[in-house]
Amino acid sequence: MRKKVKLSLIENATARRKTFLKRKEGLLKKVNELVTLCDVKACAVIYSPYQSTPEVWPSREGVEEVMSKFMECSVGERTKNMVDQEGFVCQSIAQENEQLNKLHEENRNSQIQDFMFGCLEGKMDVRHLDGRDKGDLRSLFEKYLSVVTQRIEILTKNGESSSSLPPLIADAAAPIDLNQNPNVEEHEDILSMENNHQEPVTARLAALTIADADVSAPNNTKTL
Amino acid sequence: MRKKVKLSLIENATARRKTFLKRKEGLLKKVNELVTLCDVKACAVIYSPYQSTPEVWPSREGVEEVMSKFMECSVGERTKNMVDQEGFVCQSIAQENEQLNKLHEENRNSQIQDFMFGCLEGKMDVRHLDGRDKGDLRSLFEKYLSVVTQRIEILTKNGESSSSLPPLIADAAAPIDLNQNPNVEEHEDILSMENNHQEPVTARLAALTIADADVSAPNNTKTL
DNA sequence: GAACCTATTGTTAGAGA
DNA sequence: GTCTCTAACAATAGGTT
Repeated sequence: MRKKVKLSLIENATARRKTFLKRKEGLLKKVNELVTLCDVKACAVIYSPYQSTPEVWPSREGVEEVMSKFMECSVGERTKNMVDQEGFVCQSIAQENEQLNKLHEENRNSQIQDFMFGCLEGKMDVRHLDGRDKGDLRSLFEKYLSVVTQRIEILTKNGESSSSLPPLIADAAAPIDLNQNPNVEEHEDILSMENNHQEPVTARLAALTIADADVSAPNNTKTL
Repeated sequence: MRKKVKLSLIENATARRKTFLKRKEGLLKKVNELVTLCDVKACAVIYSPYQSTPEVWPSREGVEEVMSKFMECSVGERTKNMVDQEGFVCQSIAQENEQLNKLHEENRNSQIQDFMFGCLEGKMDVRHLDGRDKGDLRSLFEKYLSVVTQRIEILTKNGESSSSLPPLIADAAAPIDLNQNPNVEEHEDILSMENNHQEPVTARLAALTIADADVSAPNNTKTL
């Protein structure tokens, strides 16, 4: 039903007016809440084509009071601690890009992990991988192997107390570093695999897994 | 986990500061969205104890521009179309009271209806009712009876085409007028009944009901 | 239009690192 | 204190009347 709004001028004048009225309400409410909850002085002025005079909050006197504080500052002072629209937008974009890169990284890591488990099941064809993929896959294999080896040692020494076993698979957020364009489509094209690894990997790994049933690789692919 | 915040000063200074920072972010985002989506000029100034200089949006120049529009108006003009904090709060309270009264009314109507169906099943004791309850119950009975009579006539004339039957029960939002304090607890105390009327009321009513199975009185009690 | 409704998206309180 | 997470709550886009 409801679409995710795109942050740009609403073309339809009727819808624009409607949105304006709704959001103005919401905005004033938010200002009121901020002032009430946090004991700060704030004001808002909205100069719209829908009314001849600007709409202000919390009152004419209130606006003038807050504004006079503002006007008292020198221009240099004013510029400090100030958010301007361009800066605000740039900052927002930067934040979103950062978030996007993080997701790309997590996705790539999940994919490499999926692929690794696929290989352990003999389902994968490594020949299609490019150099970087192979490198990342190899290093993940090595990391995984060392953890598995550790677990074997621990379990061999004292069969019962499986309390302090290192986790079998690491969090996708951290391990391998990469930051190029690994999206889901590409994943499915290049690797042509299913996200379905519920079966134990090998008899050996399955045995190791009894302590914390964690070998199956979940589909961790994330989107914004 | 999360409590519904009460709109009053946050006592804990740490929490207050934290909330301030979060909500300031949110507020500036909202201002940006309003301006972008609706093509209006707006500014916000926040003068907090956390920063020596006021925080403004969209920019010093932007604020001055919008403010100059505001200052141009005569004081009389300014007062027009203006929301001040007290007015805003009063308006909010009025709206909430209106909503509350509406809910009271709906609840009372639902209760009278429940009671009526209870009576039809012979489960209720009418002696505990006060004058107003009896009056409302009587008028609802009469309304219901007239609808039932209509339905009997329609069904007697042409047994098949049950298309344009009037609805058996009216919407709780409209019918009886009353606006005093009928809440759920009182309902249960005074009337001592269950909200459970799934069984057909009488053989006759049950027969009439086949067309649209609507005789059972749902529990419509609402809260804010 | 304005007023209401509700599925959906957006904001944020509280907890944890 | 700052950053992150997420369930819970609030705002609201797009309908309907």
